[in-house]
Amino acid sequence: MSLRHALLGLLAERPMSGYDLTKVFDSSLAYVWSAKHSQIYPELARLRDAGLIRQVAAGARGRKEYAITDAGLTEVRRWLQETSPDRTVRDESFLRVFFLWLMEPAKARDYLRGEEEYHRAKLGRYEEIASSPASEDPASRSARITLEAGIRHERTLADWAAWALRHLGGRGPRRGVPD
Amino acid sequence: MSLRHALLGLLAERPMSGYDLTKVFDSSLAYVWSAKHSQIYPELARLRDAGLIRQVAAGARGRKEYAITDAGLTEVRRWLQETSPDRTVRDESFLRVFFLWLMEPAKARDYLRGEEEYHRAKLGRYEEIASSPASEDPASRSARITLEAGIRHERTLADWAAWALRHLGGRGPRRGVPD
DNA sequence: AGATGACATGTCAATCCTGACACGTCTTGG
DNA sequence: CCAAGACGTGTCAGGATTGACATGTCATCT
Repeated sequence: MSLRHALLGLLAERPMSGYDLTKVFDSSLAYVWSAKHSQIYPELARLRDAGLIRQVAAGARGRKEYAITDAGLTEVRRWLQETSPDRTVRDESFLRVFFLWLMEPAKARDYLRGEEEYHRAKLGRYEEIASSPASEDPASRSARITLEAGIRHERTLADWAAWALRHLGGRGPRRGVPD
Repeated sequence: MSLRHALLGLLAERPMSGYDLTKVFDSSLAYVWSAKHSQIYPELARLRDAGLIRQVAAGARGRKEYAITDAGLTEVRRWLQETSPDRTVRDESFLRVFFLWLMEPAKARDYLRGEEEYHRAKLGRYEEIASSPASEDPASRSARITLEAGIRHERTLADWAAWALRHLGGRGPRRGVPD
């Protein structure tokens, strides 16, 4: 149940509304965890009922701002320090690579080219974020460390896609070309 | 609905039973996609009813071997060539890094050390697999390309964890140390 | 002969997650 | 003034996934 803890962790930084949280999942947290508002609002209600967060403000258009409680802070720290991460992987783009041999060679190359392009573009966006001025508060520093993982990840996969393309060869397998 | 296509893709290589498929998800496909037998058996029944696979043999202990049909092969190819991968990310270990600032500094360093160790160990296992003799059939070549992504991924994350540890510094943030 | 463990298939309740539906407000630009 | 778009919260049906339960077979070792 990581969504629960993701919400607690985000609210540990500052009070936010469900709408704010939805935008965080769509932007800075998109590389790490995703959730739609239809999942977030009910979960906020459950966290509120459990006393882990509480509503601290009401704004225009029915806006409800929530803050983490002491119990919530204790719970997110317990989760961080006493449980191990779930390592389950589900990556559809790799699944497709596993089945590359089922594709027509030209389509397979198209796919890998698309992968390189995708990761190269993402890398560019991440590098831009990393090069822009950032705060030095602890949360921002953690976000920067996470972003660094994203940058290295995207660079690695873009390079890998280029390697895979060379590995496949121009027209079926070819040998003698160094990696 | 990627499980459906994962099963079709695996059965495109050779006929297998639900038990065989479960083992594949637990071993060679674990880095790419995961599924339990409780999800696999019902999905095989649905694929059979849809005519995308058919039972080709019955073995001891109620074993049922399935093979892909022409319709199934058409469907998996259609999926590969006409649809785009779902890029949704949910990585709990990164989520925890995002919240590193909530941990006691010593615990945060423990976590990153654990991450480096985990990825380094996984890298070792993948490299061992990569160095052992492999077949040259198309499916094995695709698997090798996928494995290469895994190797580079694990190496990148192990190195990143080491970098993050240095970035945090021995006792709170420290500057002037090159990356 | 009996125990152990791999082999083998299945169901089911509960939870997670998505996409669609539903409703209403505030601000800004034409 | 009004349209568009952002702001804002919520529900619900259906599919995906898990973990527990359930059942039985076959080979191997002691």
